[in-house]
Order: sequence, then structure tokens, then C-alpha cells
Amino acid sequence: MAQKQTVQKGLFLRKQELRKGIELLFFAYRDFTDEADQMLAELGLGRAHHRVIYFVGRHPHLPVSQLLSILRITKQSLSRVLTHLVDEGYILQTQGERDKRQRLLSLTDKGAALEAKLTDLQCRRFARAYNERGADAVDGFQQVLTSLLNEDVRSELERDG
Amino acid sequence: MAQKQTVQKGLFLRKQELRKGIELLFFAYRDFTDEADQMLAELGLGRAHHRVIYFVGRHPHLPVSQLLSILRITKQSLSRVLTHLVDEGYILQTQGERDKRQRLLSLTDKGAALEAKLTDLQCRRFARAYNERGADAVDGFQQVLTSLLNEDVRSELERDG
DNA sequence: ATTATTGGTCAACATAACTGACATAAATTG
DNA sequence: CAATTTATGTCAGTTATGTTGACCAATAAT
Repeated sequence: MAQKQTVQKGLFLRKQELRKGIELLFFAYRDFTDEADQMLAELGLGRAHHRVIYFVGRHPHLPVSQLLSILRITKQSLSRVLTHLVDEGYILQTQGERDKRQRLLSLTDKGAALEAKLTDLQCRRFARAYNERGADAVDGFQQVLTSLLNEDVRSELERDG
Repeated sequence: MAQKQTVQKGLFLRKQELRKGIELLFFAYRDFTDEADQMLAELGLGRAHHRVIYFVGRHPHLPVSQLLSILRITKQSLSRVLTHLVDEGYILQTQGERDKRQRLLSLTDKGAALEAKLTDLQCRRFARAYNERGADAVDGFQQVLTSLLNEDVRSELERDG
């Protein structure tokens, strides 16, 4: 009986601990995205545009199909955002050399400037957090986030670096 | 010159490290929310409903105003979701005792059952990650997420537990 | 030559957010 | 007590971002 109580209390505490993780992730993500969202809003852009700009900046000459699989949205949904970004001169499309069907995406200078501004903003928040907590905490942070990923995503990420 | 190169390389590596954090957070959040989203979709509910159910479950007798400040959305936006949840019997509204203007929110049995099902799903993902990486990593994970929060949110959270 | 892949387009729809204006009841304050 | 503030709700219209489904064109692969 005493044993059972201990176990139940243990389970209760564990549940609280897990809920704490859920909530921290929710609030951290909300605050993390908020600053950039405001900056984007001033330019008439949204978070969807940001994601495109970010990943194209990260992977120059990214084919559309790969961007779609990163973002996990439909091409119709990407289309609206991408067309707008091309029209506004943030993104450049070039024909693939090996495969001429591909449209490879890159940032223009204007796009790169915006990407840098947005990423710097978000990096500053991370830098502050990393500095506050130190290398071991950062390591744990990255490890746990990696373990939260779907298995297939994790192996992809580990493969690419 | 050699010194400057080292510094620049250091800054470059640091930037890569920070970008890694940004991306891990993005992918982890995406995968984390995905399972629950699918379960909700089968019931004709969305992520917005989930957030309401989660926080009402976490804080029984929560007044609408507090829920609004947690979710950071407008009352018009909450209204649609909340009305639906009340109509479908997931959430109960009772009049506040001290302040009769307040409508205090609680889960019905049906709501509590759904909340448990969804939270269990997400807790299992966290439990897997926590077990894989161990207590020190979990500690670092929580520390860094806490430091990613806006200052005011952080002090609020530390006050409430 | 046929089939598969890559990408795009048109149309309709759903969800979840937003703004602005206004209403009601209860609490608080001068 | 009168005036104001607070907590909540509602009506109406808009925007951002996703979805399905159908279809087309160019190119690559078998």
C-alpha cells in the first residue's frame, strides 16, 4: 500500500514534469516567433513567407519539391507565398541544369538582407538563452529536441548534418 | 590576420549552432503537434480547440480573461472555438462566485476524457525523449526553453510554479 | 513510346486569426 | 448614488494560410 502510493506519486510527478515540457515548448515557440512576425507584418509578409525565405537562405538552389517536403504543405499553398516573394523581388527562380524541369530557388540581395535581419533577431534570442545557461544545457536542449522529432526526420537531419 | 580569421570562424560556427537551434525548434514543434492534430481532425476539431481544452484542463475554473491572456488571441477568435466546445459538451461555463461577471471554464467528463487522450499522446513523445536523453539533458532542455521566453512570461511562470 | 516526375494553375473551401463597433451586466470608484 | 471600468459576448467583414480536386506542360526515365 505504501509502495503503491509511492508509485502513484511518482507517476503524478512525472506527469507534471511532462506537462511542464509541453507548456514550455508552447510558450517558447509562441514568444520565439512573435518578434519576427511583427517585423514581417510591417512588410506585409507573414510567417509562411518567413519559412520560405529562411529555408531558401539556408539551402541555396533548393528545388521546389524539397522545399515542399521541408514545409510539409501543398504546392498550391506554397504557390501563393512563393509567387508573392518572387514578384516582390525577394526570391529568384532559376532552371535546374541537370534536370531542366526543376526551378531552383535562391534569395536575391533584397531577400538575403531580409533573411539576415530576421535570422539575426531570432539568433539573438537563442544566443541570450545559450549564454545564460551554458554549453551543457545547450547540449541537453538539442538532444531532447532531436528526440522529440519523428524518427524519419531525425535520421534525415543526422545524415545532412 | 590569423586572429581575425579565428574570430570570424568562431562567429560562423556560433551562427551555425544558433541556426541549428532555430531549426530543431521548428521541426520538433511541427512533429510534436502533428499527432494530436490528426486525432483532433477525426473529431472535427482543430489545434485552437486543443489549446483551450488543454489549458482549461490544466487550470479548472479558469476565467475567460485569463485564458485569453494565455493564448494571446482576441476574444472574438476565442469565442467561436469556445462556443463550439460548449455546444459539443466538452466545456462547462459556470458563473463566478466572487465576481458574477466571470464565466469560469471547466472540462466536462467528455472534455476531460479527450484532454487526457491528447495529453497522454504528447506526454508519451516527451517521455520517450526524456528517457532517451536522461535527467541532465532534460534539465538543460527546460533551462534553455525558459530562457527563450519573454522576460515577463518567465517571471510569471516562475511565480506560479 | 510510354510512364513518371517536377512544377504550375484554376477553383472552391476551411480554419483560425484579425479589426471595429456595439451591448450587457456587474464591480469599482469618486 | 452616479459615473466609470471591467468581464464578457456578439455582429460583421477581412486576412493569412492551409486544404482538395482537376487538369496541363515540360522533361526525365524506363
